[in-house]
Amino acid sequence: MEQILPHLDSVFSIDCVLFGFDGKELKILLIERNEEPFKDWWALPGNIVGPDESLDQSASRILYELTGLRGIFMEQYYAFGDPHRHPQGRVITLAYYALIRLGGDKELRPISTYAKRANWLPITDLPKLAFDHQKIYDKGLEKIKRRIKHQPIAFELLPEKFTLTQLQHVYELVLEKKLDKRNFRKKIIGFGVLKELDEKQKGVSYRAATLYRFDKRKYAKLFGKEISF
Amino acid sequence: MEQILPHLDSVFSIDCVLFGFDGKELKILLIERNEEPFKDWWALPGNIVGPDESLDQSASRILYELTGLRGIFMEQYYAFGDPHRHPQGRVITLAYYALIRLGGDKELRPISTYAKRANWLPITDLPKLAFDHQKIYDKGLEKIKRRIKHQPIAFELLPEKFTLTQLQHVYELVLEKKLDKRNFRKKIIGFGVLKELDEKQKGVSYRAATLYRFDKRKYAKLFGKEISF
DNA sequence: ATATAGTGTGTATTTTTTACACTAAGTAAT
DNA sequence: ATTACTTAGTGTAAAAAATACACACTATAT
Repeated sequence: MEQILPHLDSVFSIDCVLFGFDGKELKILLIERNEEPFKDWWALPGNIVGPDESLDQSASRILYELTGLRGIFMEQYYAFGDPHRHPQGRVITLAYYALIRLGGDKELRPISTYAKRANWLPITDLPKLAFDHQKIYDKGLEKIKRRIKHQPIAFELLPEKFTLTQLQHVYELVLEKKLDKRNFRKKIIGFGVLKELDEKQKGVSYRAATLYRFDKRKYAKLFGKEISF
Repeated sequence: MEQILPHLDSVFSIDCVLFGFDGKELKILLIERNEEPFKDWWALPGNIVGPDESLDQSASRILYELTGLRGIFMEQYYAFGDPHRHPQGRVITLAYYALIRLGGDKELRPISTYAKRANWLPITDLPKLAFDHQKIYDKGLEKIKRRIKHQPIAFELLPEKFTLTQLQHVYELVLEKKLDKRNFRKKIIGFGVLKELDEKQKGVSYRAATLYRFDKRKYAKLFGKEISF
């Protein structure tokens, strides 16, 4: 980082914390940088906002370029603009988080053109991050912890059909605490946004659980109203 | 707005919704624009972020230039970046809200150099706003409604010493609903962030109410924990 | 002294949250 | 077919929190 780098006069970028859930762990997608500064460091995926893109569009594009996915739930959560956060000049960045179901049908293989490689890494064991990305990540995790308590976003991390145990598992991972099974079910069913299906889980070597689907119409009614975990 | 205006290539600005409370009403500070575009329209105060300013610093500066106040509680809440939100070019703006006690000792006379005039206008009767400022304001109000429910920020709108009735009044105005006096007191005192003073309200033509002060130390402990109204 | 206007207080009821443990169902191995 | 194993699925009692509700007190103004 001692070498001479071009100076960026003033740039506006977006950085994304892509949370993925594979049924077991919460992971985020990180890229290994191929350029100075912070060459060989892991970093959050991000890019400069294009002249004709809205902010949400830009975030979606970054996600698409990296994962090939569209239509993913994303939300901006904080702008980071310390004058010295980027060694090459003034870069103000807006952070987004996304919630992604991993490993359903096809393996989600990140395609990255602008980095050495990209990997889904479990949040319990993250490497040191470039720039102020640790701070950005921390704030992102904090954000989804709050959000999941008050709005039904946990579904975004699950396949279309899921069991109540899987759903509970997501809550436990994000909130970092154990929940009581009976109370959890009482509460989540009480919200009335789940539709019980006539279908059972398959391929498990024990009693198969009932599958549920998330009911978008009821969800729309609930949205805005405060729920609480 | 049909005249030829200089084109802004790409600008990053901050706009502020300054909420003020004068003991009776919630108001916001608006400026009347003196320049195209939107000449003579009312707008939220805002400015371009300087090259060596952090975002918070920039917001504080805008507030200071307009009101002469420092040390006011401000928080960023949303970035607006529609490519066409500004007719002269790409202007991405980060919105802040601030909470200000009005009309205590001295009248708060806004000083505005870059506008025809500035005024505190009651939120119940706002004029049409320039650009997408109505949207920015709406989202700001929504934000403080949520915030006041979960974190003790209502104090920021009140003088240092205040009565419980005044505090309740703030909650009622922001949440736009009536609250029960006894239950309100039970709850707010239960949080343990208020210190009862040996002092009474003055200058009222009825039984004077006990004054309270906000206890910063206890507040610090509570902060982060979720409270709920 | 009287009228006025807001202060300050307690309890019973309902609702919500929490804590807690066993049987049922399906699979796998023998 | 029996058994062992693993997770699914269910109810109730106790505690805590939220709500609904009304009147006596006190300072001031006339």
